[in-house]
Amino acid sequence: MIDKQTEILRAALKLFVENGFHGTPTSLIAKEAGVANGTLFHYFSTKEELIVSLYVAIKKNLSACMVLEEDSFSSLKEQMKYIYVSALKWGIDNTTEFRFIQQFISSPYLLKLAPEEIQQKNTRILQLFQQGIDEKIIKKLPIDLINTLVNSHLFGVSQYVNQCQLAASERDNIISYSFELMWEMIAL
Amino acid sequence: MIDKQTEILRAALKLFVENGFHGTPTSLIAKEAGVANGTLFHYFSTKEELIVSLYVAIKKNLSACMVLEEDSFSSLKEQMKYIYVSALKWGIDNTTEFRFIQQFISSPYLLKLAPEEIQQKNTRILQLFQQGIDEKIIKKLPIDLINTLVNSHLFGVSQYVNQCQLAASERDNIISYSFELMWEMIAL
DNA sequence: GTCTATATCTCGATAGAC
DNA sequence: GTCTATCGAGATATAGAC
Repeated sequence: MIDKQTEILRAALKLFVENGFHGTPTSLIAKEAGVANGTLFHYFSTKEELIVSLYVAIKKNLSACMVLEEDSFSSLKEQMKYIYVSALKWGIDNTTEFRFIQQFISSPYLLKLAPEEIQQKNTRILQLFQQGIDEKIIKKLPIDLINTLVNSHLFGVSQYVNQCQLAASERDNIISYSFELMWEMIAL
Repeated sequence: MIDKQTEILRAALKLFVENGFHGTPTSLIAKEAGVANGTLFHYFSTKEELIVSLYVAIKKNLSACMVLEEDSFSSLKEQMKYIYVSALKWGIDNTTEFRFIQQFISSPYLLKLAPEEIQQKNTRILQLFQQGIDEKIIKKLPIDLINTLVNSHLFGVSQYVNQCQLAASERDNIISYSFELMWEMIAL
């Protein structure tokens, strides 16, 4: 065990996804993490703080995977595909984290986050949408709508792929093809 | 008050969406419903049964809105649009129910449902997808994938419209237009 | 069927030794 | 920082009168 705090977060993630926030007492989290009950409250002053911290940590992790290399000379579509595929692969390779996010954002804990935390940090993708509209590549729609549609799309595909347990090659096919489906939806 | 059982369900829906399953004690539900604590447990033997019953009731309600009149001579696309629009309007006019469904299916309570309950009753829409594929109107993809994509799409649009608080005419525009977006995605 | 009253239990959080 | 021990609050569910 490298770090008890990390270990607590790991245990909490696993148990919350299995049993929900309600169904997971802090005592069980401590046990699963291999630490004492009191130790948990040394790192997180309340259960709620633990839940919210976990969300922030996971979201940070996801954002890190969606960074585009600067000075990229590829086309707008290729840039978007890169980000899309990164996000999708993350959702597929991190099923538990993915399910946690889903659970969290559908719960009232979402409102405990500072509004600035909720708002999309990753404005790079929003910039790309705007650029696409300006260059008449993407349909002229409200940016927020496009963003919502693309996010839902990603959610749907992740869910489908996670359910199906496909082989790696088949999986990559779907990922790639699903981008084209999404693209046909938003492209002019 | 017509029916205490209905009143309990109504109160539970409101409070669960506001405070989550965890944050809503049965005592509060009883109070909000205007009945005694014991009465709640007369109708629902456990809190969990109440939660699951509420989901089933709401799902039934939604399904009822998605029925297509028989003997419809309209085209496949028009039939699908009718169902799509009905579902979307339901999600927009019943924000609370919509949020409850979202919360429920992201929670571990989903697993408490009998598998047959989870599975899509409304196979009419699945039949339409299959028919569309056979007639080479819709892309040849796994039915489950199409279904997942359309569902996510509906979710996304509902969420967007609910957030934006649009005027009625604007709202209808988006509903109609979003169908076309979805159609471009799945149509050949 | 509906109520009041309450039993029983578990959980979140704290206190204090080490 | 980490542990053990425990308090007090509040939860679900029941018992029993009406």
